[in-house]
Amino acid sequence: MATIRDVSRESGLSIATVSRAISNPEMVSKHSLQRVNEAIEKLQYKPNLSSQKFRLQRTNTIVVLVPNIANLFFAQLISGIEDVAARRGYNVLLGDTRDSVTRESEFISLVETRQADGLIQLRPHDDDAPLPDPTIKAVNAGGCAGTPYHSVRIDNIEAASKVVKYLLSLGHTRIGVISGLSNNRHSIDRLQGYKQALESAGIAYDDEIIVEGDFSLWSGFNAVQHLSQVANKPTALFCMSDDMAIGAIKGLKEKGLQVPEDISVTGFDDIDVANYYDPALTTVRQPAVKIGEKAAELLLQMIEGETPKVQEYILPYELISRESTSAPKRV
Amino acid sequence: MATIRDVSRESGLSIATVSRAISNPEMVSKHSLQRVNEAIEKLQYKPNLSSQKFRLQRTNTIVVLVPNIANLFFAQLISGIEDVAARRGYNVLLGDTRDSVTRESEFISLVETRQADGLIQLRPHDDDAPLPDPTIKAVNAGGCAGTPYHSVRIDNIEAASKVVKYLLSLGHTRIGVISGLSNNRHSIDRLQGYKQALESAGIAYDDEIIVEGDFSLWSGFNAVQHLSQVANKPTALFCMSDDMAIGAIKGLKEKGLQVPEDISVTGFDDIDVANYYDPALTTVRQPAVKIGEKAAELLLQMIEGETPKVQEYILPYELISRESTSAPKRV
DNA sequence: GGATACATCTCGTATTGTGGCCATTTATGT
DNA sequence: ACATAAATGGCCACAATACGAGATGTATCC
Repeated sequence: MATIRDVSRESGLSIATVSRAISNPEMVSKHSLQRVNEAIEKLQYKPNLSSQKFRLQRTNTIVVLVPNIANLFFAQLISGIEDVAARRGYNVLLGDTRDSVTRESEFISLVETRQADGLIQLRPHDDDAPLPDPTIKAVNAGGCAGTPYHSVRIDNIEAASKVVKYLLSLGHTRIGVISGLSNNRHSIDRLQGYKQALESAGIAYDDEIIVEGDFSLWSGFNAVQHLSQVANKPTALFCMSDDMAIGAIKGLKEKGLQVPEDISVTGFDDIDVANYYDPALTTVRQPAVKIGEKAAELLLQMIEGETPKVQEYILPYELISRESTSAPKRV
Repeated sequence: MATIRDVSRESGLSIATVSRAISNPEMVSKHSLQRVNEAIEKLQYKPNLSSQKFRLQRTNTIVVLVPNIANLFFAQLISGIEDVAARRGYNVLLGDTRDSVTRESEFISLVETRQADGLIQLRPHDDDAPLPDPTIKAVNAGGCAGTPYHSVRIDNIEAASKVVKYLLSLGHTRIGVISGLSNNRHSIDRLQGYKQALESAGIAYDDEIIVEGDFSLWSGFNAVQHLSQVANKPTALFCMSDDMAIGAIKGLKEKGLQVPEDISVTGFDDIDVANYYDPALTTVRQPAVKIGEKAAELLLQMIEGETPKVQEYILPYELISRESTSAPKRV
């Protein structure tokens, strides 16, 4: 493989000139530039950027820690991150952590060992998990309140509260929940929003109709099996992800219940398929791509030496009312 | 940031010994090892792997070119790739190409500039597009027949043919198609399978009931608007992706048609939601994760100097019959 | 006991490809 | 001819590893 030395020899110019011809062509005479280009062409020379990075102590790479890539919400976040990163000349190194702390710290060490300039964490912050070293440039995207470093997100508590208030406004008074894993901050925050909404309506909280899922289709489907054994059944279901809402509706249909006629169901995230499901999901639209973009911009700012004034960026969400909700049946 | 030099000074040992203490501790006396470890601890030293990569001319990174990350099928492929790569100590650099040739060649240049050891292409090979330089280690995953480099995939022609034959066996004789973009090899191969199946049943091909989509939910929805204007309407619909099948079913339902009673619909890929849609989709299951795993194994083999004997790995697919298909209505 | 052989441990130096610094040479304009 | 600007080249640094050589310690033999 040709090196800059070979180009130098071939063109009869010094290494320094060749280097300049590549990175700062305006500092080199037209004549030399042409000679260099000819030599590069002839030798099929490609600068070794691995060496360049090392020399300049910059990697132009950011790491994105994804709990599970096969989740459309994350995929959209990544899409936003990728877009901004690419435009600014950065590469995105993907870290599919599978919710494993070990794998996560392996990826964090990529930044520590200077193979990457910073990282974006897509998992909500968890006090138990290893906090990225404060010297590491990190941004949390799509997480929750209380993240002890820079973050871009929506107000989960308020959004959850808004969905539940919407169900209340339709006339529902017994509203079940399919939550995410109970130690996940998303679950905690959204459950808090749920409780707030109930409280403001003077309805007592009943954990009998709160079922724990894991954000997946299957867990939503499974959750309704539990709920169907409850004596006083809910007339509406607040699901903490669209996937679980879809799984739940499927399960309800198999039990012969109609959505929304017999029971209303709401989702969370507004992934693409939410609008194409039957019934189309009432859900909270998270501006996933925008969150990703903003997080990437923030991180690149930090990498380039600026200190963002604001630590927490709260982006607007939107309640999308579609077909999966209606007033409860008269008893 | 501490370097090996600082550790050397702190421990009173040479740089060489420190280096060995880290990478080959068994070659160093216990006493020295301890001194080195103490110094590392004290200085919070982390080896600069960027330098290491440069020195060893190995990056331990592979690039994955994804046409669109927000597509579950690709996400699953990536998941398989990530898994194998991580186990073998490789990182995955994500290249979301958005079907842009420019962006794609930018990512290919990561390999050329030795920032990555090889690449996995998830887009079906296209003779017009820039073929990765033959010196570049590349594997195609989930592509089509006729890929001029190593590839791992299913037999698209046969799979499509099998789906259509299944529809024929149910009694359908007028089978519409919602294809992907017409210049996409997946579309071409699967359409060929479709034609083969028709031919073997002695049914004439009619391009009036072939509608071009782009694999997305929306395009499936949109396609049925076109099909509804055809005089002799199909009784079954072969869709080249699950997303399009879901979009199509949604569109059909809005037109007051029932699936499968009025019209059967099949998908392709078997993404998670296929089983949770209503009706659950009859579809072709591609072993996405396995394809990703095999592709990664193949690429790592090549990177590590071996030459795989076989150029094309054809993995088994599976026809999954669910609720979206049935015999046509008696006329 | 002393010499020799051998193993263990350690070190210095060269090497990797590139860009920055600074000095030097060449070109340009007055 | 001279001052100034533009273009160029030489050398070194970057952080790590590989290699071979040197130093030290231990066992074995006569």
